Amino acid sequence: MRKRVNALAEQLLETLEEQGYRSTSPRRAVAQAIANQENHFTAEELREQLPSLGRATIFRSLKLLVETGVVCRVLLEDGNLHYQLSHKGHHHHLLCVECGSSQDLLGCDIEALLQQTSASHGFELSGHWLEVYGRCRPCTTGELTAV
Amino acid sequence: MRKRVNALAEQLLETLEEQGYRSTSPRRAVAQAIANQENHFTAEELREQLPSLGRATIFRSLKLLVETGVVCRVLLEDGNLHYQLSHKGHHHHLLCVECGSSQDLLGCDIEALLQQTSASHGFELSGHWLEVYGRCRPCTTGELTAV
DNA sequence: ACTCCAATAGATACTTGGTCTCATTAGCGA
DNA sequence: TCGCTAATGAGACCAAGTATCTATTGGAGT
Repeated sequence: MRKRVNALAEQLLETLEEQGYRSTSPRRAVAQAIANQENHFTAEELREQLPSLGRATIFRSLKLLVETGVVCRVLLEDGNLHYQLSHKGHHHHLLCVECGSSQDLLGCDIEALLQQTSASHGFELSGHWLEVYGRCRPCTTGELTAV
Repeated sequence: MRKRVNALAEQLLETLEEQGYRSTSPRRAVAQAIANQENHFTAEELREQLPSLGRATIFRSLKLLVETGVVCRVLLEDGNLHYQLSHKGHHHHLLCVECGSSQDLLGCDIEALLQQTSASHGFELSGHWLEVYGRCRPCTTGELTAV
């Protein structure tokens, strides 16, 4: 378990290094902390877990990770943006309005539909942002969510 | 033209009154300013146009209008939220990445598709947020956009 | 192993978007 | 037109993020 987490953190760092960024100790700490997150998180939450790092450093690292695609931003229903580990590549999120957890929505083929609809508005599609809200299985069946 | 704008502003106020909110002079000013916007806008832009109103008042009015559904929020590609007149009811936006204009996306029937996909993830759908980015017709054809 | 310097970090001020508090004002129903 | 309550405005506060500036450090080159 611990092994896997560290492996994930290393993966984040490697991605940065591939882009020519240095592997510094603050970045390692941020990567590790992100790898430990169970769900989406805010910069502030990260900061609480890394009190020894400067605030700006955390924001800078997050920004880098978002840019390199290993972390993505999730739009909560209330308009707040959180961060989350990303499976690189385009995907969407299913956000549970009850427990707040999120899972990735794979195999959602809305591109074609959007392409068509946009075209009918004379619009040349270049991208989209989709978040889906609802209740996850554990919440609908009344199961306890492990914390 | 001016008539139409005022009519729109009045409509906004009426909606508030229907909900039991008072028709006050600051609210009239905000409604008028919103009716005059050509595109999505920020609270700050509104404030510049209404220097005599308190900042909190503008935010409070905006919040009310969003809650009553006559104004909606648009998510820009960079994650910023702007405000925009809404045609009540659920709809999406086509945002031009070139000129920044937005148009409403009507007749986009993604509900069914989402319903299906979410269900396959054991997810009970309750809502979604979709923004579409691309280039509007004037921008693709190289027409000048009227300012 | 040592040097060097651009990249990075940390501190902190600033910015932006928004909420809270509280004393004052003004809609509007009786 | 009175009186009550909702609403306003000023300004403090808050949250998320960026900018600036000086000190530190990773790691390429030797």
